Amino acid sequence: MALENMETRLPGEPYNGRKGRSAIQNGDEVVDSRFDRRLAKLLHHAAHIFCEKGYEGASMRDLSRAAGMSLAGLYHYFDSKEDLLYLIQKHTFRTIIERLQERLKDAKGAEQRVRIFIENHLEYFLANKEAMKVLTHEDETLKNGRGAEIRAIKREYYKICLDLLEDLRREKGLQFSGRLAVLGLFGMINWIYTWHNPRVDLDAGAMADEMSNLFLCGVLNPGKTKRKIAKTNA
Amino acid sequence: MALENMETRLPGEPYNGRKGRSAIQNGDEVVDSRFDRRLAKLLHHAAHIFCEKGYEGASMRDLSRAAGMSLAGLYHYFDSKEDLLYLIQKHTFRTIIERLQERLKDAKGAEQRVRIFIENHLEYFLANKEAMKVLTHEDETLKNGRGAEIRAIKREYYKICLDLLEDLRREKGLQFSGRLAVLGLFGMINWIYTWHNPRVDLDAGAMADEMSNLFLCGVLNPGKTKRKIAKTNA
DNA sequence: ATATAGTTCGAACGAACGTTCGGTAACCTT
DNA sequence: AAGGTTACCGAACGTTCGTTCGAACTATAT
Repeated sequence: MALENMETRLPGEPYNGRKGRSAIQNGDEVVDSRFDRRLAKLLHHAAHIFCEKGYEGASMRDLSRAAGMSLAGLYHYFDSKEDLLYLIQKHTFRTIIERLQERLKDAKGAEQRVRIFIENHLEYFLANKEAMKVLTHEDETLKNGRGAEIRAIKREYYKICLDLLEDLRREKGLQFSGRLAVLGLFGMINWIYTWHNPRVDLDAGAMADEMSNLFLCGVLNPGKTKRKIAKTNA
Repeated sequence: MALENMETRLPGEPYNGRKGRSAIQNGDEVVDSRFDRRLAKLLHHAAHIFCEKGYEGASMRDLSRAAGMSLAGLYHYFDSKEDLLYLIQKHTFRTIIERLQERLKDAKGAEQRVRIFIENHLEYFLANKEAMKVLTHEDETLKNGRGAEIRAIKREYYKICLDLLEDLRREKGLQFSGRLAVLGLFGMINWIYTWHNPRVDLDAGAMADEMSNLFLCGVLNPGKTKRKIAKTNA
């Protein structure tokens, strides 16, 4: 509860606080430097390794092998292994929220908005399975400052979903526990990383439809959907 | 795919294949020896540690501290850290399936049987949160023989649930994907370990009711329940 | 060409890891 | 009381871990 471990990096500090000149303001446009592009690739490799072996089970030597870079060289791009996980989680979470808000802008009707939430989540989820697994599977790994920051983003995302569901409840005059509904829904869609197989399962759009119907109507009143045609594969 | 790593212990071998004399056949009754009782306590402590720090993050020294036993002494009761995880997962899984089959014996009606599945899972889940978190969170950790055995039990459990749901579908003439329904349901109820707080959330019975209604009826047609009165706490 | 900043590396550090070994104490049977 | 099995421990083994340090290489700007 009291001051446990001081962080060497301020929690608000962006990707490249210390070294390399990162995103340079160039006129009106933000341009990625060499440093940023290399870091992004490292984060991608790291997500792959963390996904495969878990954060604790993965070693920096595994990453150096996967990235084709020396062990010491890695530390030019981040402060520590913990920082690496933090960067992956933060970027992933921020991106999914950003895309969601973009899509929600021009959407009317509470049910439609809930469906958009689910579709956005699943689409990003299935397109970035490794990073999303790291985000959900390692969600208690980070401690102190970095952990608190990620947990705050998570609460923000939770709150967005809760508000959507309570709008739906109000609009249709329903009765259900918002908390239970949100967490039940999150369970359904976050659990997917444990079983989804692109060769046998549906694609993101179709899966979003099915999950939405299951969540909204249950199994006893299936498929009252007026949705686009979903392509089935394999 | 080929012979990767030979296991020192045969996969079928029970708890105490090598050392100590375990469960002695005594007349008609099976009696736990000192060895078995001590091992059970160690498994409990280990589940606590694995739950808290994750399998890879937890050290045998952590366990020896928690169990009040020397590091070397632990190895009198199991072969390795991996074996320890295997024993926890196997015992937890076997117990939950055993209880389920007991309860399903005298249950009629497909819907009622699905509700029993959910209630059994949640009840055991919330009464053994730590072991169940280890079971679900570390479900890809074990490799080779031990991993294959646990995965086989998992498939068995999956199959039971799938059959229940397909009975329901047949009985009520519904249309839904069995696979998606099972995995959606598992997602809902397994995800609970990430958020359930006994001080603010419902108890197992009430939660099972809510989850059953959510799964069966969705949020749009809530609570068509003819269930026993659920006690609400705090 | 020279200076400066940005990148990369080999080698090594101390700490922590899972496991083993030989021995000692406790227990049970006779 | 003796003998044999079971339970437990201190100390150490060899390995791997995350991280650091100083030097070397490369690109850019003057």
